[in-house]
Amino acid sequence: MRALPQSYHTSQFLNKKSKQNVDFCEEFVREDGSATNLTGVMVSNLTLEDIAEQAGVSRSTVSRVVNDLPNVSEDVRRRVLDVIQQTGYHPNAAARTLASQRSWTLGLVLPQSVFQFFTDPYFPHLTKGIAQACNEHNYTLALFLVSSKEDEKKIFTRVTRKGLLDGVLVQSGHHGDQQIIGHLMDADIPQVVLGRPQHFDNVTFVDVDNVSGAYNAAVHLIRLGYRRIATITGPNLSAVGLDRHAGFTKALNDRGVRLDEALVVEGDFTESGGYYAMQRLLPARPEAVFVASDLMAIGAIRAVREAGLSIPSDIAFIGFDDVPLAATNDPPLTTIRQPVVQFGVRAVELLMDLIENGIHPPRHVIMDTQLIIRDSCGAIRKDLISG
Amino acid sequence: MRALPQSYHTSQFLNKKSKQNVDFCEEFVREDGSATNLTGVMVSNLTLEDIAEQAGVSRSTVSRVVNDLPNVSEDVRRRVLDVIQQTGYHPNAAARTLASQRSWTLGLVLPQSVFQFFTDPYFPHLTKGIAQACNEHNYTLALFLVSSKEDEKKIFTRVTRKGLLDGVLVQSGHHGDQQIIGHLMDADIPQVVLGRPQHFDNVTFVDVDNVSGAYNAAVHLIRLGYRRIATITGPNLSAVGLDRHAGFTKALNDRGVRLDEALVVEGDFTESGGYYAMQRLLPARPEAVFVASDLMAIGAIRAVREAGLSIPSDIAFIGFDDVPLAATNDPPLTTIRQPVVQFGVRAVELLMDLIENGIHPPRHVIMDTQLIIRDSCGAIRKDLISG
DNA sequence: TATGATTGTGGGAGCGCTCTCATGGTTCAT
DNA sequence: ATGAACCATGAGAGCGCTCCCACAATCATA
Repeated sequence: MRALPQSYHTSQFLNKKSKQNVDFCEEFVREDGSATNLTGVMVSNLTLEDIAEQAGVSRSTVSRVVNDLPNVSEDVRRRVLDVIQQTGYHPNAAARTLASQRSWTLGLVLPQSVFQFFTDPYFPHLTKGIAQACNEHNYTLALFLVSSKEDEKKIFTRVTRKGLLDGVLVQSGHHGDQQIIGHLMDADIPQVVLGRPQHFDNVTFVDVDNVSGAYNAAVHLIRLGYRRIATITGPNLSAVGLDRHAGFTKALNDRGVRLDEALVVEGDFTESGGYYAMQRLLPARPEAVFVASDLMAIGAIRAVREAGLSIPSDIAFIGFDDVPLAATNDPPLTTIRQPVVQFGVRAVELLMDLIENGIHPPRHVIMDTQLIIRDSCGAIRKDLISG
Repeated sequence: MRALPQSYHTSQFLNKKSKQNVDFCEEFVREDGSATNLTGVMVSNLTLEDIAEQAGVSRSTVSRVVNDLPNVSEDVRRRVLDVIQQTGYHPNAAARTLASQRSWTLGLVLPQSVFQFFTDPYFPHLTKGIAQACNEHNYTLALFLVSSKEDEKKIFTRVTRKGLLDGVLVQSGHHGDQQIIGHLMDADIPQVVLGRPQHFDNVTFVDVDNVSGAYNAAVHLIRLGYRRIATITGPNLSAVGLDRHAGFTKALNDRGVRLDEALVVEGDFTESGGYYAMQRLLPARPEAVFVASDLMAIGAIRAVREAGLSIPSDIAFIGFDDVPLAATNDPPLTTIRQPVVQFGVRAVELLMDLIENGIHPPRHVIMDTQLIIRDSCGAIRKDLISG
């Protein structure tokens, strides 16, 4: 067995710095410009000026080299670069931000209504896409997860503060959860909303075409011959929930399929939400269910199994999102794929454009979804029968 | 059906700002101090000085009010506060950071080896805990997801830059993925490592007791009477993987249970990794399997089901993490619970202490795990038999 | 050779705060 | 009455950059 470090046990706590300690730790500056400050933290206080002096040039020239600007002769550039290398100089981000009025930092705000289902694979996935896009363009990403009403206040003031963020991505959440958008407009901070916002149309947003996605899902079920088609919707307070519900309803209307009100149940985008919604749905004996998220679909399937029924032979399912779990679920889940990563990338690009080129009439970008046919809808069985 | 906004279709793209546009947008300053700059973005350029003037006091006094410092008379404080309210003044974060040498921002770095399984519910969960702790202490959280080697370089320079972060949380990743820790030490930036780092013992870290957690899991299986006990480990390149493997091995040794090498397979912490690992394990006919993560356990169970066997009667399972899915899995997963949120909170607290009180000998905090008994281990069945 | 454009370099004025120190007024024990 | 201590306030010097402008040196053009 691999040896563990000696200190491999809890609570090796040490002295908080005592008064005496502070008295003892006088400021002490070394020749190389580094210093030990009063708190005892070593700081390499190198500035542009220090580098300039050591390279025998001016501050301005060093700045040009650091920022890779033209009008610096090759040998000077090389000399400065050498000094920077040797000293391990890093330009100070705050000073740069203050002088240039650009922080190269974007904020991502997830409202309280999203906090609870942040563990839905959709969000980490989205975050990945956004983070990747930020890296590509040399932006830093600041994450604001609103976990409570108190958080919200703090976060609002932090986000609207000048000099911290160049722009903000706001996840559209529930109905009552969108003041942040207004706050940002008041503070004139560039923003892009992720998902259609409900109370603002004068703001740029990116969304997937939830209506047509749901529409296609429902049509798919109708084509497969199902007639008693149910849906577990997202929260009626959210735009996503409403749009997917709308698309579903429209498909049934367009195809002349009767929509029984008992076949519509509201979920909350959680696994257990899907489970309980399905339990309420079971007495109505649906043949097929369109569930507004994969995670809820997984919960719903659990409920069906518990009732001793099987999928898709007794009840067919189609989800929404195409999270990684959908493919490996038992049975593999037919679903509507969202271009999650592309979605994040597009949002970041729009935001960057807003930052660089200033205000323009708000843009609304809607991205397409894709029907992914797997086993849970019974398409394969039906194919065998009809083909 | 709910009416959709008129603009509800794809690609309403608008003019990139033309040359003409730029010429037209001359600088224009209003009386209230706000201005429309060349890029057309409205900026409320209010400064401390502006507020001071309007309130008839000095910059210093306004600063005291804003920062809630003592030595300001009540009526002056009120007057300043009024002006701030009316004007919607927000102090500039960059200026404050530059002057005070504190950014009130923490970084969270997830190395490349973690990027791929960032969608494992463990990480969003951890992120939530960290974000919450940051909010509580009025810190902003910057997220650095390393998605490629090129990203890594960019992120390293960004993270080690002074004036952006007061401190950094680094997720311990694979063996070859820990240079960032060294970089941060070189740059003298306070850091706390999440999980035991492999190449540094002079750094503060928080970890869960993976060894004893795995030990307890294995002991549980032994107590239930299983003897052919297999394990799907985490990557041998990671400390978590090694520690959980170590604890497992130790338990078997301590209890005199023979460990067949054919019963040890390396996984990669993904669902499909668990699936393939289990397929390799099946021919060795294990009675029970300890899987180093819940997500892998879910994959492994899928493989067992596909082979026509059932859980726990044919093969018993125990996972690690206790992600939300574990409880709702079919069958519900017996697992080792990590105090994820508490873990994040503790890490943030340690980091804050490091920032405020300066360097001290590194601390190593190890948190306890908890065995959560559900159905997949067969404990219930065994109880019926033996009880 | 005179003239202007172009390039490399340095100087200086901020960016909007914090923080130390000076100042004058008040309170209170001696 | 005297000075020590304590407040409330303001002035000023940075924090470490960027960016504009001045200037000299070089180059192309007439």
